[in-house]
Amino acid sequence: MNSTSPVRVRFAPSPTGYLHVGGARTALFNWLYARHVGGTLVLRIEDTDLERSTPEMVEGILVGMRWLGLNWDEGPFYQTERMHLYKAAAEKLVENGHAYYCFCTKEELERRRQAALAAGRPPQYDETCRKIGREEAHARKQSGGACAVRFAVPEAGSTKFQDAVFGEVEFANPELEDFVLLRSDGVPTYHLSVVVDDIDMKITHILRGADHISNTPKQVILYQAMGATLPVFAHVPLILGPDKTRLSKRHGATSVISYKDEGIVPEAFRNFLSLLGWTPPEGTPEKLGDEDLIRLFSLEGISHSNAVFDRPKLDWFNTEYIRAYPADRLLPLIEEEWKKVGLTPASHDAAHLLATIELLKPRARNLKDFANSFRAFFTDDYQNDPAAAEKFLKDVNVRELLVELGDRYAAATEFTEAGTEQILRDFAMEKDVKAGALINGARVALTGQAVAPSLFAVMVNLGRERTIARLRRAKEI
RNA sequence: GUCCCCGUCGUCCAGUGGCCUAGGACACCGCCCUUUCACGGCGGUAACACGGGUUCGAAUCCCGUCGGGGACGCCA
Repeated sequence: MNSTSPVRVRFAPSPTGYLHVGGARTALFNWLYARHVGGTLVLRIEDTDLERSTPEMVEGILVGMRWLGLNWDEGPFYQTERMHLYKAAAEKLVENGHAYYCFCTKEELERRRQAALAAGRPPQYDETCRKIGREEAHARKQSGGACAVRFAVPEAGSTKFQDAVFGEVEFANPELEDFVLLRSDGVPTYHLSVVVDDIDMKITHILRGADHISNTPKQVILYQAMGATLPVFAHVPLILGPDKTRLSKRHGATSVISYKDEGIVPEAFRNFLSLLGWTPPEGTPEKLGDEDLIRLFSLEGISHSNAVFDRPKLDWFNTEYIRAYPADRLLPLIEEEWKKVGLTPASHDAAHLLATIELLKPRARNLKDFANSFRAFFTDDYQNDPAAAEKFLKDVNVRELLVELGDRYAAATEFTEAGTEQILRDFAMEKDVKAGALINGARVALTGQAVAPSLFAVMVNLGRERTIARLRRAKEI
């Protein structure tokens, strides 16, 4: 898909934290929209918070986006490398009379804010410096007075904008305070830098979290003061934790990479995330691959209310995707899991490995299963699950019979699913025990688990040698 | 406190005045399949926040109440 559409969107994270679920969803929606309309996705790093931004966080965000498969067309651009643009814009605004120098100190401001709060007044800037005359302000600045630049918000009237998801939103101007454009150290604040950059980068659509909705009027008046045309705003409802409060570290606001670490497949995560705040047209199934998502995505489908992050549903998507993935696509992901737990597969025969994965994947819920509960399929270095042994191997008689069964297999002429089953059933008949008891016991003896694929498929997969060896060891379990 | 947004099953949504005795998905509970566990099949529990209007008719429109969320920084 080439960039034939004039649509330009951006993802503009602040590297003061990891790429968390909310940020990832915003990135995903921007990506989906850009790809849907054949537009351009710009990546911009909003690192104007010099104290809290770090290169590690930038890297973390990029890693997260790559894991999610969200590629961008331009950038990453760093705001700290574009300081001159913001400074120039601020000066121009002062010249125009849209902004003024503010000499109030941080401490003073904080004191007044507390006083206002205590008196039950809105904690807004009291506009002390707005009253200073132009000449005086310049003189004070000239003589070395540290000052910030504030925007002079119109005293009356209101500011409204059309939001692509919420419709018309209006704020009374007196509700808006004279916000800071440039700090006294010359570094721009968020409001200035986003607007300057969005104008400069010709952004046509701004899709971002609904927590920005009350910032929007300030930015709208900035656009107007700069004589630029407004982009389309589309505010996306927020993602909440299970307790319906804002997603916190406790329930998922950690880095999206933690989901990779937990064995979630990126496509499952993407599908799950896309449905948090967006719905495809009626009648479409919920399991949607990238192509479907891109084809179906629209601003109209974005919902108005906040969504709760529902982990069980993510897990469901994960099993769906693992089951649908071909084994060769799963193998590299599984190898990463093996590495994490120090598992070296006994066999390096690729065909056998793939066949084993194929056998196992219908009952995998997570990539980690291949390194944990399915461990016995890949290595002889595994532990028996005590609960499984307790359940199916408690009976000494069964354990002894399993050893004997091992001998039968050693003597057998062929080793196929049908053959192994026949031998076991004949053996059970001969010993007058239920075949089920031997089957269940053998499963534990062979896999260390109470849960596994069909026993005879397991035997064939393990091979005659291993099957016999593990059966003969049944007595010691 | 002020402003903004939102309010359908436990969760994500469908629903834009009659098709709704409200539909789907996840979760949950039964039953079937079965050597275990999944899968699959069948069935079930479960919601229009409340109160007023408007209308022949309201989940859908209006008002209020309540509830939830967000924003009020020289953070983004």
